[in-house]
Amino acid sequence: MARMISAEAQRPSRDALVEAAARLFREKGYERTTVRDLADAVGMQSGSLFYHFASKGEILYEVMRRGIDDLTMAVRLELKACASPREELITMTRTHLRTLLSNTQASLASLLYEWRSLPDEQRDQVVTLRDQYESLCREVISQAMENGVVKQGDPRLMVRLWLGALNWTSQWYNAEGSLGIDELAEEIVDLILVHD
Amino acid sequence: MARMISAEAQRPSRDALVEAAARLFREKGYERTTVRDLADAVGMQSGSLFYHFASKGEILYEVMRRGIDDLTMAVRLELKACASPREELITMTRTHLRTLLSNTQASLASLLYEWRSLPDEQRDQVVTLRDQYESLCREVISQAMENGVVKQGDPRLMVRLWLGALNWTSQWYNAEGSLGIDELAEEIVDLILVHD
DNA sequence: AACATTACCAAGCTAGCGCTTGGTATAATG
DNA sequence: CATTATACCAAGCGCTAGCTTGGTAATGTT
Repeated sequence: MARMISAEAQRPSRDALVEAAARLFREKGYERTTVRDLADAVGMQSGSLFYHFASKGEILYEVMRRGIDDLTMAVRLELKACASPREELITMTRTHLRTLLSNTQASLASLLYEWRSLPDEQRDQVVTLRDQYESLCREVISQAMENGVVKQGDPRLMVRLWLGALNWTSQWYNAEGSLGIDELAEEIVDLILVHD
Repeated sequence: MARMISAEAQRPSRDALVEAAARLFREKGYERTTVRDLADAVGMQSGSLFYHFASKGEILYEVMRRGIDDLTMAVRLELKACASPREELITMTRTHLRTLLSNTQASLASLLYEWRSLPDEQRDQVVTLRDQYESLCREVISQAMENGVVKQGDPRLMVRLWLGALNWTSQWYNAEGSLGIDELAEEIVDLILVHD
């Protein structure tokens, strides 16, 4: 259930570490999470982390990289099953929210708020991946615009507003509340779509 | 030019410190900014900060508090001059973006991304202020909905999507680019408004 | 059996962090 | 003029952070 999509290498304890790191980073933030916290979470000594990673920053990098990777692949996969631009838009939104807000995949949250902690060199790589994801979303939105599902305008701007609205949910969405993620996705799309 | 709105107490070096802190926190993040960085920025010894503040966390609190305070007051002020719900919406958006993206007032950025670094007790206070601001925006949006300027729906959800889209601009907006802040505000409103 | 590799532990180093303390020049007050 | 308050400096303390190092049990590999 946890790792369904990406076929990561067969390094169990390394994988577990990255997943634990993603959770801790989301809860406490990267800087406030110590290597000892990380080690405790997987039942290791703090020094042993550095057998798997050269630095704490590389752990963050790996968390982020998997975050967008998983998201991009998930959205790509779901889009294939869509018949209309409108369905594509809903699917994209739902998948994005699911990945962002799910309890099992916590990687994306770091991606949103921990840029400044990422080593310069590796940041460029993550930026590239993020840009690719944005392009993917932009295409969906462009299609929707051409078909009159979304109001005409600059797709580059629209996709950023869209992603902003979606990403901000991580600040207020409460999984214990009555509103499920899929319902939320539908309400959001309903709010923005041109009347039908 | 700097402090126009709020009549803060007459403590010049303390004020300068808070403003420098806001800038540094936005650039480097709170945790990666050291008290020595802060002291350097205002030409002090690091220990001297603690004559003005009990802890580094209190500096963050003050930065955040002023951030929402200034924003709330600025929006309230500008709204008074508005004649229509549509104008209110544009004005609110423009003022929010100006405050968020301006070079002189950097306080808001911390407000978005440094919650977890804020001491519990003071976080509650900031949350209250933030909720008040959200209420203010919600009223504007509700009015706009009733007047058919914005699509009907749950204003509580709409305001969060709206704020998410606006706040996300801090991640991609480039002041050196060709798009000015006020133009951006108008484009955003145009994209979301119901056709007129 | 001999060796090599993997995946760790136990112990600890050091740089830098937030913060304290004692002192002092300057300005305000009685 | 004496006292008190303000706004700092100089020095440094204690701790914790990320990271290193030397060793070793378990698991291949030849």
